[in-house]
Amino acid sequence: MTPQVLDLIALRFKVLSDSARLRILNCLRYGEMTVSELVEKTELGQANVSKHLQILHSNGFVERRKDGLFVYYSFADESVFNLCDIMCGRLEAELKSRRKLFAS
Amino acid sequence: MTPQVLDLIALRFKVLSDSARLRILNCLRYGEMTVSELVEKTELGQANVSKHLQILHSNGFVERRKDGLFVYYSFADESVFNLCDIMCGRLEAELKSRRKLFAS
DNA sequence: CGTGTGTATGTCCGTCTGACAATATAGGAA
DNA sequence: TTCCTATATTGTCAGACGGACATACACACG
Repeated sequence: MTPQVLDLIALRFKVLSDSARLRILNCLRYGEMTVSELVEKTELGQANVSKHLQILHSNGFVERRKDGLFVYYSFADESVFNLCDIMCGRLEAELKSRRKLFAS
Repeated sequence: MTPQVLDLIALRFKVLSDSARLRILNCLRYGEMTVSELVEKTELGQANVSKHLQILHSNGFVERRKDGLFVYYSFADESVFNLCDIMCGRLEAELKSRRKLFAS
């Protein structure tokens, strides 16, 4: 693990470290969506959704497909789910240990 | 996946989105270390190492063990390795696709 | 007690990031 | 062409983050 590789990994984690981007990814979980649909679902501004989508796209998390006026975004990789699942596991484990503290 | 849970996950990813913290975690990969040792290995300032360690500790990534003057830090959970491994897999896949682009 | 060492904390500053608004671009319809 | 819609881009501003430095705290030793 060279420092350069760690820098690249840190950049990838940074992409996932934003609540708005996770909400967008969560919306795409079950299929592709247009920007307008994402704006509606996430209740974010249109400009912000576009910006976050560009960040997600340039880092290989989502794919673009243009059809007329609309642009459809979809998942590029399933590994994001694994990452979130592990994080969820960590959260659950922490909640458990907190409950243990309260119980004792 | 409620927005609240996504916020918590984003916070966890944010902890891992810093190069210095990843370097610290990488140093702890094969056993516990004191703050001084981490300062030496990572070539970061002592105050910054302490600050990063506090962030890692308060988010459940590392554990503390005090022995006299020294404080030993170690991994709290192996799941961090899984997270980094998945990210590394993503990086490798991306490099492969780039090479394909150059080859075609 | 005082001194020295290891660790933690507080403060300042430069930098970066996200939200928002305005504007620009692209493409379909009249 | 002109108008309208969907998406992208830009500028600005406020807030957050990391690094450097100084300082405070904890503990061992004489």
